[in-house]
Formats: sequence, structure tokens, C-alpha cells
Amino acid sequence: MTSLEDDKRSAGRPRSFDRDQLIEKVMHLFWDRGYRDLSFNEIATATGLTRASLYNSFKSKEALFFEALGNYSSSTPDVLFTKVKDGEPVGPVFYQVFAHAAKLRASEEKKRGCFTVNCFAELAGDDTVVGQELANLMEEKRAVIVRLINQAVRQKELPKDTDAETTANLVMAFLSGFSLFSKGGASEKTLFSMCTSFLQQIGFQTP
Amino acid sequence: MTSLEDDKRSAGRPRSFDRDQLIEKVMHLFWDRGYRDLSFNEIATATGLTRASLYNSFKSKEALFFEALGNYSSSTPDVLFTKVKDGEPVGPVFYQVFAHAAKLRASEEKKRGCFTVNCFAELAGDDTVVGQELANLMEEKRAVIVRLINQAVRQKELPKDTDAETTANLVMAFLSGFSLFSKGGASEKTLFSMCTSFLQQIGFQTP
DNA sequence: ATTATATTATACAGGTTTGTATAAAAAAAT
DNA sequence: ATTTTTTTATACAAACCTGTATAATATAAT
Repeated sequence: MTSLEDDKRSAGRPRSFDRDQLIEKVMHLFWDRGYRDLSFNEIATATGLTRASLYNSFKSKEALFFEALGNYSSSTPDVLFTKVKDGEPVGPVFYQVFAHAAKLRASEEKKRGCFTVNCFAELAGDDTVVGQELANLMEEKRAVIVRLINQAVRQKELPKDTDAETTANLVMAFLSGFSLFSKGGASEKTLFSMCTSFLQQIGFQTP
Repeated sequence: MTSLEDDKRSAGRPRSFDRDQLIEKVMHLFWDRGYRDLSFNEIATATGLTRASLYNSFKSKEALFFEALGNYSSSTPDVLFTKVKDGEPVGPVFYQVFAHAAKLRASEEKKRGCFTVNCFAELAGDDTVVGQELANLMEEKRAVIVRLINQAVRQKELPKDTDAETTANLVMAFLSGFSLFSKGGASEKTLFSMCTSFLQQIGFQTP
């Protein structure tokens, strides 16, 4: 995910900035400001680079955004979902991810919610590459959850008449709404109560 | 809510446009494009007016937005929530509102989700008048739902150990996520399944 | 018809954005 | 040390945005 083969340089003046550090900064800019409202110009100014330098390393705002999104996606609480192997209990992972998200979102000084959800909210349905890619990303996340719900049913963690698709949709909807709530400034206690209550309602045990 | 006393004119050249019609148009522009990305200039161009004319009737983009928001708020499915009297059953109203929302969101050619949710997602946490006002609006909606949940508990429609605050939060989160889902293009069937499943999970009966 | 009043047309200044183009600077390779 | 290669600095044109200011226009009131 980091830039390894990107740096197989041959000769010439070296960059004055660290690429990964730059992407991290840009991610926070998009997170704070959204996609459309943040101009290429502002990115350059805020990072202390000239537009020429930015254009040289990234061909567009879109390209920068995808890098930022990739960077975020690798550090989000729900990556745990993708690591559950068949046979392993599912409920505890849900609890872990949700509890972590509640603590994380409440601990951030600037309450910004989930970067991915924010971007999807802004760009879902847009007939652009960015909109399409965000839709794909969300569908991937949903598919992972469908798989986990089915696994939970097989493992008798959830009732066998559970509708996996609908339940997964509810999880996705919950996570989106949860993100908005945290963006609105809800306390960790509030967020945590929502998490445990929701998990119980879809049928999971909580500690 | 419509402009009545706004039109107590005395003399002078009459407007070339209908004020309410204009606000309706502007609402759709904000709905399509979001708040920040839509410029005052574009509003003027898209409505066929000059900036001078717009500035004359509305002092700012912000003012236009509030009019648009007010216009939308009066026609949204959840207005029904505010009309439930004490003693009246609550569950059927929830079902009605949710079912209507599912049908409505799926029927719109452009899938744009809920205008209010979109705006809140864009501007929640913003230290601006618009951000604050949206936060207030959402809190009002939440308060109405808290009241309804409490009423439902009193009327034995929901279990008496129901946590009204958390349940109302879950409803708000669901509605937000639901909006995002509809924006993403989910079918009416999908949306409807989510609604009935959610209502059952928080403890309501559904037809 | 004349006057008062409100709306619209037009123009301007100052700012921002994008994309490109050209020259200067810095380091690696020979 | 010279050449090659890449990054940076600077500049430009064209487009857009905002806010304001002034003149033209259209109607109600007298």
C-alpha cells in the first residue's frame, strides 16, 4: 500500500517532501473539507508545495483523493472484519470493531466522523470515477458483512431465520448513521450505547 | 411557511419571478449539488435571474438555503411524527413514515436521498450558522422521536425496559443510513425490507 | 401625467481556480 | 566535471466567483 516501486528513481533532483507524509496530510484535508470543496490549489498551499510540484507527482485532485482514501481504508476499525476466518466466532469481532469505533470517534478532537462515509454521503450517485469508486468500496464492505452474517448464522451465533442481506444492510446503515452521530459530537457513552443496543437487536450477544 | 407578509408591496416594478417557485427550484439545486459547492452565481444562472435580482430578494446564499430547507422540511415523510397525539398508537405511524420514505426515495429518478440528511452530513460540526441550524433541526427531530418512543412504552407498544434515548438515536442513525442507501440506488424492496426489519428489531409490530 | 419606489441590466474591481509553459535548481550517472 | 534527469520556481491566460455601484426599466400611487 505504501509507495515502494513508486520510488525506483534513476537520477535527477530528489523530492523535497515525503510522499507518504504528504498523502497523510492530504487525507486530513479531504476529511476536514470534503472532496469537491477542496481545490488542488489549496492542497498545494496547505502542504507548502507549489502546484507544479504536486502536478508532477500526482496527475490530478482525483489521483490524490484515491491515495488519501487508500491510506484511510487501511487504518479504519472495520479492517478487522476482513480478517475473520471461517470457524472463528463473529459476534466478538463485531463488538470489538464497534466499541473501537465508538472510542475512536469520540476521542478525536475534531469530530469528523468516518472519512469513507463522509465521502460516500457527498458523492454517492455521482456519475464520476470518484463516485463510482466509492460505491464499489461500500459494496465491498457490505459484501464482507454479508459473509460474516452468514457465517454467524452457520455458527449459531445468530438465529437461523436471519436474512443476511437485510441484516448486512442494517449494519451498513447503522455504521453510516453512527458516523454522522459522531460527527455531530455525540459522547462516547452515547455512541457505545448505540453500538451494544444495535448488536443485541440484530441478535448478537454482548459482554 | 409560504411568503405571505413578504409580499405586502407598496409600489414599484413587480418581480419577474414567483418567489415560491424560485425557492422550490433552489431547493432542488442544493439537493443536487450540496451547499458549499453551489455558488450564488450558479443559482442565479440556473434560475435565469441576474445576481442583482437575487441579491435584492435574498441577502445571501445562506438565506436562500434556509428558505430551501424550510420548504423541504414541510414536505418530508416524517412530518407525520409531529402530529401524533397522546393516546394514539405510535407503531403504525412509524410504519407509515418508513414505508412512505422507502417508496418515495426509490421512486425519484435522481436518487438523492434525504435533503436534510445530505446537508447534515456535509455540514455537521461546522462552526457556521448553517451548521448550527442543521444540528438544531436534527436535534428537534430526535426529540420528537424520543417523545414518541416514550409514548409507545407507556402504551405498551414497546417493552417497558426500552431505553428511549438510545432507541431514538438508533432510529435517527437508521434514517440517516437509510437515506445514504437510497442515494446509492437501493431498490424499493431493499429499502422496505430494511424498514420492516428495523422496526421489528426495536420492538414494534409490523403488518 | 407625474412622482415615488422597487426591480432589473450592466459594469467594475479584486479575488480564486485551473492548466500549461518555460526557466532555474539540484543531484545522479558517466 | 560534464551530461542527464527530475524537481521546483515563476509566469501567464482564461475562466469563474463575490460584492458593490450605477443606470435603465416598469409599475403603483398621487
